[in-house]
Order: sequence, then C-alpha cells, then structure tokens
Amino acid sequence: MTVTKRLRADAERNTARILEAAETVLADEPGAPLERVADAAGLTRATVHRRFATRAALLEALGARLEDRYRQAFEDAGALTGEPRAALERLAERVFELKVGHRFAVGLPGTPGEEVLTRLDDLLDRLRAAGAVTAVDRAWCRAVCLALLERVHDLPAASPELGGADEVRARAELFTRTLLGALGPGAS
Amino acid sequence: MTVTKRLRADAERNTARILEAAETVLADEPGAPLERVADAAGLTRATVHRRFATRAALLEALGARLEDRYRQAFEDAGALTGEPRAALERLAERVFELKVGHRFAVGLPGTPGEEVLTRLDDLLDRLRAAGAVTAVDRAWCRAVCLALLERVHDLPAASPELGGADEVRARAELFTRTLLGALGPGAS
DNA sequence: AACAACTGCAACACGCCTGTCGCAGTTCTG
DNA sequence: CAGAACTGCGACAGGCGTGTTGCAGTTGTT
Repeated sequence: MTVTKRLRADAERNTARILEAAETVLADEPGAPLERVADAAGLTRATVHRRFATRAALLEALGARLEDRYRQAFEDAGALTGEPRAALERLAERVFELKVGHRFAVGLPGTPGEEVLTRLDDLLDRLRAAGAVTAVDRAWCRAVCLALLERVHDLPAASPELGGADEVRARAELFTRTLLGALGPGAS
Repeated sequence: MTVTKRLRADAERNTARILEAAETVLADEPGAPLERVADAAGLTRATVHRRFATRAALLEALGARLEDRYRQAFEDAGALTGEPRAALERLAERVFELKVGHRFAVGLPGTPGEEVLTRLDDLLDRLRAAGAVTAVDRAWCRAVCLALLERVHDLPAASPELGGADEVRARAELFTRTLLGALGPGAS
C-alpha cells in the first residue's frame, strides 16, 4: 500500500521514538498538541511533520501499530483454541503487558479494528458456549469487557485488589474474575 | 456566594435552554465549540457568553446542576437507609431517568463531587457488610460501578439484554445484577 | 406608553495549533 | 572523504475557537 521509501537508519529510529512518545503523551491527553509529542521524543515539531504529514496520519499509524499488537496478543494467548477461560486470562496478561491506555486506544480511528473485535466476540461466544457467560447481547459483552480492561489498567499497582507478586498476572486474574462475574451466571 | 442579579423572565428561560443544550451537545462531544451549543439552544454565541462569561463558567454551572441531580437521586432512592441491594437498584433507576451521559458527567470539573462519591462509597460499604460485595478496594468498587453505569447507559434500547417493558427499570436491573456479579462473591 | 432589559448581528483582537518553508549545521552512507 | 540525507531553528500563513464590543431592533416590565 504505502511504498515507504527507504529511510536512513537514524531517521527510522526517530520515527519509532515519535510513535513511542505519541502513545505515551496522547494516552492521557488525546488532544495534546504535537509539540508535546515532539518534546517527549526529543525532537522538533517540524521533524514530526516530516514523518507524518498530518496529525491524522500520525494517529492512523498509531492505530495500525496498536492493531498489530492486539492481533499479536490474540495469537500469543492462543485465544482461538482450547479452554476459553484460560485463554481469556492469558489474553488479558498479554494485553496488560502492552501497558497501553485502552481508553485512548479505543478512541483511535478504527481501533480496535474489525478483525480484533471479531476475535474478541469469538472468544466471548466460546465462553458463552462453555457456560461461563450467560449474557446474550454480543455488543453488551464486548462493552463490559472493554470497560473492565480500562478500569483494571487504570488501577494503581498498590491496590489491595492486586494480591500476587506478579503484577501483570494479578491484573489479568482480577480482570477475568470480574468479567466472568459480571457476565456469568449470577441470577439473583 | 454568587449574588445573581435578578434576570428578566425570558432571559432566565434562555439560560435554562443553554444549560439544556450544553448537556446534550457536550455529552457526546465534550470539546464542541460553544457555537454548537448556542445553535442547539436557538441562540447566538454572544448570548451564551453574556450568561456564562467563559466556557469554564458554563461547565462549572453544568457540573453544579448535575451534582444537584445526583444528590437528589440519592435522596429519592433512600440510598442511605434500609436494605442496600434494593437501594442500589432504586438509585440506578433514578440515575437512568436523568438520561445523562455519565462519561461526560464524570469528566466535568469536580463531578460527581466529593459528597456524592462519598455517599456512593457508603452504599458500597453497606453492600460489602451485607456480603453482596466481596471486593475490598473502595477505589476499585467505585470505578467498576461508574464504568458499568456508563455502559448500561450507552446500551441501545433495543438490546436483548433489556427484557421488561419498563426500559428504565430494565436498565437498573441489568446494572445491579452486573455490578454485584462483578464485585460480589464469585471466587473461582 | 415609556423605559429598561435582552437579543441578534457583525466585526474585531487574541491565542493556540497546524502545516510549510528555507537555511545552516550535523550525521549517516558508500 | 564527499555527497546525500536528516535535523534544528526560526519564521510564516492559515484556520479555528474564545471572549468582547457597539448598535439597531425586539421583548418584557411597570
């Protein structure tokens, strides 16, 4: 698609720094000026524009980047095969390792993309088939799942809710338990 | 505090329209220009500024307005007395009646205010005492509660998750069930 | 009816962010 | 080492939202 012309080595490093900085900065202030991103990357605003002509282009690139990571997370977790509950927890672990502000990520142009969302729906379907999820509306399940992802992500590491020594694992465990409690069989 | 000088009758009506419009418009686009608010209110941007000198002032007024409504909701639901689970559901009903975009409301300057949040914590504490909630971290409980409030609010009326004839009641029921499932005893 | 209050209109100044440019200096590449 | 590629710097133009103002016209108040 985009026939990216070959870049010089240092230039390529800088593009990476820009994306990295953008992810960090825009995560907690989505409307932040590009200058802040540039500063965080140790570069000039002009240079940012040389890589990404427009702000929209940067966001698009950022979106694609995240999309890839999420897709990767699904594969690493083997979320499409085997016992779905364990798959869910493994997936959560991978996602929390990304240390991405999900609230921000979802606000991105088409992120998570159709593909990732579909895989998530599939996993939730399998959980439903296994009886771990009783809620029927896919949109609802997806929304709750994403919401809890955000909240667990924002939870400070010092929270008493996070027991174990391995923080990432503890988050994943909390997430899984909470999600299944929310969508699972708890008829009152 | 603010010694609001007596306004003419129509002017007072317009202030109300402005707040109404602002709530609607800013709910799904928090950064929307004041001109859109003015249009939605059938007024001019200048007039908006005559009532609320600055954008911040408008948001503050909006925040106070919502704060009052939430406080009222707590009282109407009798959330401080009696069986906490029923109180929670009554509270949810009152809140959904407000038809406010909670994601937006929370983003407002100090909204929900300290007072409302404290009352919410109290209610959650009472649920914990009753054994309906097992999660220990107050911040976590609060976060999940608010998040689910948002998601249920955003759920389209046509969702199969909303059974009963009374939509508001159905939402409240779904919210309560989901929240207690998420925070309640579901040890795996 | 007479006065005061309020609004629309239109214009203005201001600040902020975006996007572009040329130039001088630095860093990579072959 | 020589040329190409890349960056910082500084400046500029343009767009957009905010906040203000004066004036003419309308509407409420007494």
